[in-house]
Amino acid sequence: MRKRLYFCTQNKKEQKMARPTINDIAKALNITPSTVSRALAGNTRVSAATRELISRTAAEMGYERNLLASSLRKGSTDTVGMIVPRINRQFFSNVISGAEAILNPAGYNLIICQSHERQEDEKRAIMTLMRNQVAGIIMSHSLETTDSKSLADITKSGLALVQFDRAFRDIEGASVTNDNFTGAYQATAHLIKSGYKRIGHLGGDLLSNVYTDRMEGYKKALADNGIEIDESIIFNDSITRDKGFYNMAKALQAGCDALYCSGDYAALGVIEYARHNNIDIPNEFGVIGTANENFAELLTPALTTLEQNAFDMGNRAAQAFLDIKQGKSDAELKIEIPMRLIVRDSSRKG
Amino acid sequence: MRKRLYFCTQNKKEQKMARPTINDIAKALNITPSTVSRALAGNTRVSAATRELISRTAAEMGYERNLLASSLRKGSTDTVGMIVPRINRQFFSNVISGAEAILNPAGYNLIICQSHERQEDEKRAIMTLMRNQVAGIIMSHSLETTDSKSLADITKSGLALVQFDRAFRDIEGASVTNDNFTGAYQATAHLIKSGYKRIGHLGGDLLSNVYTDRMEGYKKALADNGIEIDESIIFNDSITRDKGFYNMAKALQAGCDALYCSGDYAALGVIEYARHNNIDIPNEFGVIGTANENFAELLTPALTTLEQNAFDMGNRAAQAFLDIKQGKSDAELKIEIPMRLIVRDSSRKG
DNA sequence: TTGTAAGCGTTATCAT
DNA sequence: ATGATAACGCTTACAA
Repeated sequence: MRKRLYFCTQNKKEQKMARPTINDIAKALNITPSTVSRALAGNTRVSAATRELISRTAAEMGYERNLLASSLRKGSTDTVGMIVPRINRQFFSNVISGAEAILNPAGYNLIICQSHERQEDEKRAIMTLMRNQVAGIIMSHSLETTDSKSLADITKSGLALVQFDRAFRDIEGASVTNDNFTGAYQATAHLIKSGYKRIGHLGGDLLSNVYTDRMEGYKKALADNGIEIDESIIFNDSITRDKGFYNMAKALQAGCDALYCSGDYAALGVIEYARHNNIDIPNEFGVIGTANENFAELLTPALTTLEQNAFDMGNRAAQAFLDIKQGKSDAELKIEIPMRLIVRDSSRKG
Repeated sequence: MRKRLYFCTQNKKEQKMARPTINDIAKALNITPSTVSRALAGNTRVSAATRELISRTAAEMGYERNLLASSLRKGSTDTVGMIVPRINRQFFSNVISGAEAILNPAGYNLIICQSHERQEDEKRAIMTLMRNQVAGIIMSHSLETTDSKSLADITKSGLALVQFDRAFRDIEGASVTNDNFTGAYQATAHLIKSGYKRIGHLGGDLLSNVYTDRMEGYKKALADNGIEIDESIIFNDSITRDKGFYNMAKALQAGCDALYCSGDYAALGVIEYARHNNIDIPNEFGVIGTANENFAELLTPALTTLEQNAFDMGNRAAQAFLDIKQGKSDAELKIEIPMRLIVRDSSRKG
């Protein structure tokens, strides 16, 4: 009593009261902490009356359960870690939103880390998450990450792992990817049908499943239409705006009249090069991107592109995590989402 | 010994060993947990030899400190909570990156929540973060949040609070905002100098400091140039693309020949309306946005806009958090960042 | 229905 | 320089 009084008459700085614990509630009501704990957990083995009393007092005292203590004791947290290359890309931030939309209602919350496309940062992120005892990790690996070793450590230590978009195939655990092969196939086939004759490809780093699959889809579409594959008009580079601009010049030199690009930023570079050189898109030259970034429809001409299903992918990745927790086997959890071709002006030949 | 052997010869499912603790390390080396703890903490009062031995053994055993236990004991975490309305807006995700760039090197990591512009979600996020015992909260409140009550709870419970962009002025703690008043002033003055005669304003919700300040800046620029303020051409609405389109029609009816918009999406709507109605921007009509979204420079015509300093704002918000931890007084931590007008085609009159 | 007591993995305060 | 011990706030057998 004395102590409490003292405590409440401190000067302004100390007036911020320490957070009340279940012990404080117990003392205030002359019961034991265990009863309080049970009541607050909604346990049935507490009389309705005391349960009501306890939760009222808890609210009055401004009690908030200390998740640190709770999780330590229970040996598990309700936190899921998410690692993305960059948070400021539409695609990744929408995947995050999609995952959150499933996980929050399920009682989990998300801690998000960026790898900045660097393996070093990615490793650090994994360690951080593991130290924070997350219940699982949902991630898309950095482009710098070429071996799956650090990902293997995750499952080895018993954590649920869900890979999305970029996924190592030799890793146990769930994965949710786009059907990049079929998407690229459709895009390329569309260019062929539109009447373009010499169709090149701006691809990304071939160490990633995403870009190899798209290149394969591109090649298959050509092959199925009896067009010979010409490696000299396949440009595997980073798919930035600058590189798009740069490689468009080379594609023109090589006689291309269309490009399927593995990213909208590269396609943007292509369009800008064409604009600077008075090349008419789509009449003289056709271009298709990938991702449906928010600017794609705003360009002149509007960019034909492949929808990357970001929000849906987040949904499914989160659901896969929940499924793992339910004990579903990994084998059932290799998910592929179809991509949708959004036809706009940049590929509509005269 | 027997137990351990048993443990290591389980079948595949159970082979995932429980994480080693400092007790395991201590047992393995025949020393006490306290020494291990001290050594791993880099405490000097452990002989260099044992310290070396311990850290090697820890690495070998794959030890990772349990942050739950550590934080519980220490009474504080190295986690900072961040609440943003939406993660998939360039502005907010760049603020997050900016904050991360300061906090990670300082040994903190971030847990990010979205309010989806809803007060309900925001309250839940605050509770979640407090339950997770974060060291502080960096946030920009939702548009739905009109009273500062739940924010006051944060500081009241002793947590460091940094508001950014949207900030209640009556709240103790730090804040980092743009100088919206001066920014809007500059934008409007630029339109006047460019020769536009009847300049309207598409503003946002006046319950937010951001939009009131911009409107005031707009008004002051008119007043300083001897132009009468006409409330009938000030449209305070949500600053979406659709509303921009819609209000552009009204602005034209009211005889406007230019608009300063409190957001790039609204300005986009304006441009689209003009395009549909064959109105020549910038010759017949001038438009300026706010935020410098990534599409702004890509539009035709390219959009003049105000740079919102997202990354820098994140940097400063994080630094303000660290300053609070260092005991700096709140009074020094009310920061305003100047906005820069980026002049592009949409405001360059013939 | 409620109380007792042990323990989750650390760290801090004593000793030695 | 190292060890013994208590405590952080919570949950959960087990007992009553």
